[in-house]
Amino acid sequence: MKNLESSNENSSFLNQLTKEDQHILLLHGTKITVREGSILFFEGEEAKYIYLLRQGQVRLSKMTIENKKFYLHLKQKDDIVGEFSLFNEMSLSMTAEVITEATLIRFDRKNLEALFTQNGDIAVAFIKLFAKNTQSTQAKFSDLLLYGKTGAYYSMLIRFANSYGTPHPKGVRISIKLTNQDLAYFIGTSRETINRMFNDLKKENIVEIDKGNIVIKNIEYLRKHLQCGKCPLQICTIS
Amino acid sequence: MKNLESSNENSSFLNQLTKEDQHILLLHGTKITVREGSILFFEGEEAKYIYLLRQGQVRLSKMTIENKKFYLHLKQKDDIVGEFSLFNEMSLSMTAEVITEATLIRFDRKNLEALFTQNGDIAVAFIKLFAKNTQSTQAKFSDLLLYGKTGAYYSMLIRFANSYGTPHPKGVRISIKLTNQDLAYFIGTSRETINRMFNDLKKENIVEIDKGNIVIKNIEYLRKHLQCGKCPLQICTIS
DNA sequence: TATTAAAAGTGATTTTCATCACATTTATGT
DNA sequence: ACATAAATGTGATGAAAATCACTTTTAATA
Repeated sequence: MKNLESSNENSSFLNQLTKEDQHILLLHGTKITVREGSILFFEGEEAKYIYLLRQGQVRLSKMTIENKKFYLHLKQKDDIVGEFSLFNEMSLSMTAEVITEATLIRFDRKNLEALFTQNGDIAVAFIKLFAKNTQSTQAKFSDLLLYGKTGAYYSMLIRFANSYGTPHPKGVRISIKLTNQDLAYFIGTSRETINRMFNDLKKENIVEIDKGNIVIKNIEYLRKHLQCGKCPLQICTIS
Repeated sequence: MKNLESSNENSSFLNQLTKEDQHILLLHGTKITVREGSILFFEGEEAKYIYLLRQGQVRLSKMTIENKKFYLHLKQKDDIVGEFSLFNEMSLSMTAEVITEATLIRFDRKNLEALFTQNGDIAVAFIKLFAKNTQSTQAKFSDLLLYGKTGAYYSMLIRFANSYGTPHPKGVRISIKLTNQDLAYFIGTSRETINRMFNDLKKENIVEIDKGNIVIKNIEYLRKHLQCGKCPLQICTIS
């Protein structure tokens, strides 16, 4: 957790591969740059590609007709973006929005499936990646459902700290810009509720704001509330 | 959706494989029989095996300290039971309980990983299976979080109908025994709330009870409430 | 830096849901 | 078939959270 860029470095997908396999994989993709605000793909579309995010941020979300939004992931450097539904001919279940200008390697479904069939190591790396994502997502949802809105909020703070945390004299700084509304969309609540929960934590001296970022001064307090401990750190992320 | 056993048949993991690959896979596992009430594995344990369920039912759940239960999946014939965390050396996040006596093929982590590396087709089949499970779980959780308890209940009914539904003169029968308490654990609510929601639906002529099973007479009503439609049917399951 | 827009903060009100308490109905076993 | 247990049904009550309405603060930009 040295800085923003490195927080995802060791556990990343690419680093699970040997240099040679990394090279093989990258040969099968196309490098693209996508600017802020663009949509990589829409919920409901057919899945054509999987992307490896090399730079920037991509947010995955679901939207409903009543204009309710639900943010599921905030992907960063070295995360995979895209659903493996593409191998099943299922439609996409999330929308991918580029939040800060992104560089990505785009992989075509056919290429990738062929590659997996002939290179089991790369396939296994994908399975592992997938396993991690699945566990992470499920753990997040359990928190959201089992511990009420407060628990959901604490869980989210911990996850942001793990994915985007940088050291701060008083604890951990969440080094990305997040409005209360953003956070509300991440846990399916209202911005007012987020605001009230935040101010409660501030009163208890658990968090503070420093130059627009949330600083968690007592992450143990949040952990205790959720009975963290058995949950491995690597899966407690927001990406 | 001809009968209970066949509802999972075409989309099952095993059927994605050629006869030859099926044979190879089965050779790598051990057949076991486990009786009702047994626990296959506990949340927090190290993941050692993955199981292919050939007969019976296995329920996956999470438990919290305050003795709250949360049921996540109800697995049936030809479903995979076990977490792929075993490839990542992460601990298990769910408990697997045998609900009706089960026959399973048990696969050892090492065997399976070796098999994937040398047989890309099997690895790809696993990736596809995984993709399906992940989408299914995420879709379920979004329903739970976005549409309140009523939405969660409707979503659950639809999922049970898809996984365990059999034809009925008036619609679809959910052909397994489920108490209100069971359903409550599946969506994280109280049995009283389930009961009230059920009776509301009964008044509206959407559901009824026939010989102890729920019969959904107007599944479209439930669908509309959740804005189903874009969601592919195969992932709308409870397993 | 003045203006405007966006975000945060907060009380009041309403809705949703959990919990409690108890009655009634339905299953189950000997 | 009767006793007992399990599950269901339902009102009353309270807590949690959504919503509304508005003010204050902070950020963006012309």
